[in-house]
Amino acid sequence: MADREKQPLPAPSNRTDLPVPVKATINDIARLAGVSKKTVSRIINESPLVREGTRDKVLALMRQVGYVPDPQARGLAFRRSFLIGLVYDNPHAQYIVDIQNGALDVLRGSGFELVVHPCDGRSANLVDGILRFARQQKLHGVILLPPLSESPAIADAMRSIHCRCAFIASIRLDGDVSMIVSNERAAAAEVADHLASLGHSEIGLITGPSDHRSSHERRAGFVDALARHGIVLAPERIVEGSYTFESGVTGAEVLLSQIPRPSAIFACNDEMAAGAYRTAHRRDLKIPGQIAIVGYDDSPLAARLCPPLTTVRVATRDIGRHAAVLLLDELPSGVSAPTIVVTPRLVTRESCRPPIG
Amino acid sequence: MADREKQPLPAPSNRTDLPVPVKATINDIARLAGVSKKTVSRIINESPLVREGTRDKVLALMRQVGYVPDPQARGLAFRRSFLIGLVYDNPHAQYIVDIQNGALDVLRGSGFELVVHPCDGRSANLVDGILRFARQQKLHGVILLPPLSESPAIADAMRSIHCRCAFIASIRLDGDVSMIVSNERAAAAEVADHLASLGHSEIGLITGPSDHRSSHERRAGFVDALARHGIVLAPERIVEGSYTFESGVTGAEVLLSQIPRPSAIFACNDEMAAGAYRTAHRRDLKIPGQIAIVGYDDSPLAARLCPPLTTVRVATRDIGRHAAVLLLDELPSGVSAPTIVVTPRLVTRESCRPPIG
DNA sequence: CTGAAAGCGCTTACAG
DNA sequence: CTGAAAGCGCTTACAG
Repeated sequence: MADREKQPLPAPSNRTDLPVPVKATINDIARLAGVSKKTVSRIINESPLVREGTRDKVLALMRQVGYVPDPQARGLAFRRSFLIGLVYDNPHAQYIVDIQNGALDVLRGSGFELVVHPCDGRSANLVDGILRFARQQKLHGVILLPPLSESPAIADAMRSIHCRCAFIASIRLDGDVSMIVSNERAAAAEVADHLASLGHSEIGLITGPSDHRSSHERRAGFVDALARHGIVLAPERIVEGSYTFESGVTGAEVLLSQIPRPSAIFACNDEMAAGAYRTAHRRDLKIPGQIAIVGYDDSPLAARLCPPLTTVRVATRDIGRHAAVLLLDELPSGVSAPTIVVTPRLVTRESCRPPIG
Repeated sequence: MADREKQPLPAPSNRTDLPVPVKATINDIARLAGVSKKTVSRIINESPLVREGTRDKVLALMRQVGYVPDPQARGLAFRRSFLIGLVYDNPHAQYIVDIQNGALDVLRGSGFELVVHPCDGRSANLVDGILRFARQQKLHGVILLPPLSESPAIADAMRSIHCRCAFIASIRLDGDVSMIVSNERAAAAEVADHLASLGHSEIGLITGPSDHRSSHERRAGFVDALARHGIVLAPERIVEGSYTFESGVTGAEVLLSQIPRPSAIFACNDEMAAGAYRTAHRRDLKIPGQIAIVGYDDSPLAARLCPPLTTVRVATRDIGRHAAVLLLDELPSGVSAPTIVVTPRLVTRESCRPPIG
């Protein structure tokens, strides 16, 4: 450095003298193959405008040398990176990790990488933060998890910078957007059917927070299906929770104090179901003997509770895979964005039995 | 495109005509400020070799225009990206997410992003996969989670490409490497002290798999501390598990069949402790009345079991923060890499009580 | 089907 | 303290 400037990103430390193998560049390949770099570029980008013989020769050379195009250089020239953003607010750890693994299942080997971006849904500069993230990294696409995926402001912001998105939600969103819809309404109906078929009619419901679409879907699916069985849920039998353990505890306290006592409770996620377990345990109510409990998510918790919790399993990893595919696939212009529907299904374990008497 | 080639990364779809605000470049700033781009570059890189007046003027302009340097262009010129890789194999979801959140706490606003890279520890090309990931993305650094962090082959590979690493492990590793050590030995000793102070002497231990260093640390810490209390663990009282729920179930089955029956079990993680709960539940043994159980991790599970599980809390998010700091901070050459020690601590809940009689 | 020139937005190496 | 030139490894826009 001629001017001995401070180096925020200095050269690698020289504690070791192991040689760093030099990476071949497009120029090396071009020279070695006796073609122009543009031709190599065409091959990298799978252009059909290359003679087959040339392509094969260059491809073989690239393999031999172990050449991989530099994503940074490509990104700079393309004005877009090879990064997919995963943007989310609240969901439980297993959900996030499942989505990541699913997305990575399809990203792996494609040259794309996954960048995680948790954020605070209540923050005033939520939208701005996501926007800056997407712009600055020139993201190839973004996977939006619920409930953030339900925010029109975020969707608008992404559209304004032409950033493609895969929205994961429990309902079809407005606008021509790629999305994966989890049919939570149908899944909740399946819970209702199960409870009704067991003979329950005094049933309590602990819902999620009212500002999540999923809460509405699960509730509506459950209540409507129950009605089809001739079971009407009295208003006091529906308690609003917040998808937290504590809200499950208190929700169950409310329900289990009622007379007649419900013989079954559907807690709209496993966290709240675990809270209901706690309350039942405290009141010395046997699960499933005296109170049947159903959760939702099939989180790791569900199978580990005593007794194991009947719940709803979401194919979260599949959802992650679908999201990545939607982002990588080019949709021909003029064709409307695809919607993939996934229906979670009931997993019967040991937390439900017919009511006594 | 003059030659109408196939476009693997085509222009953004034109379904919307919202304008994409054009991003200012270093040239715009230089022109507007009436300086050379090199001067702007110096300011970006916090070089002291800029007159204060110039710096202030340019800084103000950058803020006003909303200019942020393009990480891709910077990376290309620097021959290194602004990405931190998070590399891991097995750990439970909450651990991964906590590390991510911790790392992001310090990365946020720094211009660095976090790229997740789960991999299969048993894969034949494990090392090669990590190496290619780090090389291709020209990672600024990598955070390695246990048990991968314990692999000398991975450490060597990273060193060979001069990729800085933050190793997270339960022991000091060989070589001059940056690491965060979780003092699991001391934590396990605390568990032993607790059980001994409660009056337990017939104690069972379910360890982790023998190829994890953490298994050895937790076991040694526990056994040694017990010995200091004059309690010697018979060999049959030590069962090897694999950190899975199922291994906890079977481990507890072995232990609870012994005569005399242990009055307490230390399962070396919460998953296995939950398995022990299952076994106790099946055998109608009351926790903590007839059998005391302690876990390790303070995973979400722990507080949600009935009764809530006494366990060891690891400040995982802090560990993630430290790792990111180690990666961002420049260590002056010649100075040896720092080691940060974190000691997890016992969280007493309701799963332990003195033995009967 | 192929290539030479210019450019993506930055930094390095050199010069003053 | 400041700047002009060359370069990082690719792609685009043109030309043939």
